[in-house]
Amino acid sequence: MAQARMAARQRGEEQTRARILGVAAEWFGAHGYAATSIRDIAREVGVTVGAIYVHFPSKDRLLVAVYEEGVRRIGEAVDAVPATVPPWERLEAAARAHLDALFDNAGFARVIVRVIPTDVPEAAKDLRRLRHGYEARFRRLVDALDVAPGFDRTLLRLQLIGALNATQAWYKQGGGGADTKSIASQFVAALRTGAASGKGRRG
Amino acid sequence: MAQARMAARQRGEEQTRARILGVAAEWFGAHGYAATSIRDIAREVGVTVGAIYVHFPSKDRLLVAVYEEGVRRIGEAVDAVPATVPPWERLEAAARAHLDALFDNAGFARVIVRVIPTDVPEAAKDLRRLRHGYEARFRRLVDALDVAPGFDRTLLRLQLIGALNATQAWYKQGGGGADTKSIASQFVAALRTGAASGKGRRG
DNA sequence: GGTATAAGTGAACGTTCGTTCACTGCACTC
DNA sequence: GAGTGCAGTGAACGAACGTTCACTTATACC
Repeated sequence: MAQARMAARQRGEEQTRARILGVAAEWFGAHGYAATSIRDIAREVGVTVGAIYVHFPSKDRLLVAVYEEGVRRIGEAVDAVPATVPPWERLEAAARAHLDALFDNAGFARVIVRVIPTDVPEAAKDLRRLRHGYEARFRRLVDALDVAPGFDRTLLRLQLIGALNATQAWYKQGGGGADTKSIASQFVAALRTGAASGKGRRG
Repeated sequence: MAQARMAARQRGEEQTRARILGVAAEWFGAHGYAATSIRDIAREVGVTVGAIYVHFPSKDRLLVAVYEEGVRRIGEAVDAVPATVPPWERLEAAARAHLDALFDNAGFARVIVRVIPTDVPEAAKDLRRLRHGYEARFRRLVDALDVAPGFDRTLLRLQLIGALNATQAWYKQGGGGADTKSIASQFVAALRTGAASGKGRRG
């Protein structure tokens, strides 16, 4: 009985903390770090500003917590791709998982793309470390590819991740445009075999 | 004589206005719109905050003016590519011009990548119009390409621009890494003929 | 020389920012 | 049932924000 109440209470606590984290992710991802105030978050969660500081010591630590959760989620999605799939197909599946994480309604992944580490000097070191941990997954995926001589794998990786992250600026969910599957498919196909027709293949 | 003084005075005026514009471009591009204050700009220009408002009616109008100048500069750089060059080579040259504009010391072009129109509702309409005007150049460049059936030209354009703009997050000038020429070259080459070696070209 | 014009000053305005803190309410222990 | 511990409150803190305005200064015009 005592344990049950304790558990219920802890659940309640965690719910508030999780809700703060979720709202913070939405706002940091949609409007950026500087443009989001602690009061914006508190208002949307339905608590007072003081309640935020019960769970997080400062605004920048809240950001780090959001970043951490974002990296965890998007990393989980990319890791779910079976290792048995051939390299280029695996990269395509990872690209699609990355896109889907970027556009799920939670918005945790968006923060990683939107908030640049140097924007928040007090948290820059942590943010860089978290980013690096995630990008290592794509590094491994790209290392497994058969790449023609003359192509730099690092540039190839940055080209793909850059294009994927930039979708955030124009992609509209549910609109008449392409879905994440076809975007990932074409992006990887272009990098793999090229988009030029026979005439344009040699310059 | 009167005309000479008039000219000198106007030159002085324009110098202050131009300096405000330049510093604003640096700060908006490096730290974002919300994280840059009018006082930051005034301090670096060496004038008081009131002086800013002599030349620009509000912070968001200052942003629009910076955006306008940024679009003008990067557009000029891309337009300088000779029309006689074959389509894929022209795209590569434009990509390099885009990168160079992004990394010149002025930082006007950086603002266009960094500040998303929706971030500043009062200026969103103007910013979108200016962006659209610039992107139309790349649309024309991509329309001129020989593209294999099954590839969406719009996605192809967004993939290239996205990857180019994302370089801002990692590219370090003068470092040991690739220069803008080789980045543009590989990005376009990958999209044109693919990066896969013989083994990986068919899935 | 007197007057108009416009750049730039410096101080102030009301608001919002991140953060703090004494306090309340409630679930738990002994 | 007194005492402990912690989530959450509500008001306040000083600082910084965008913006305004009466004013000074310097030049151009008559």
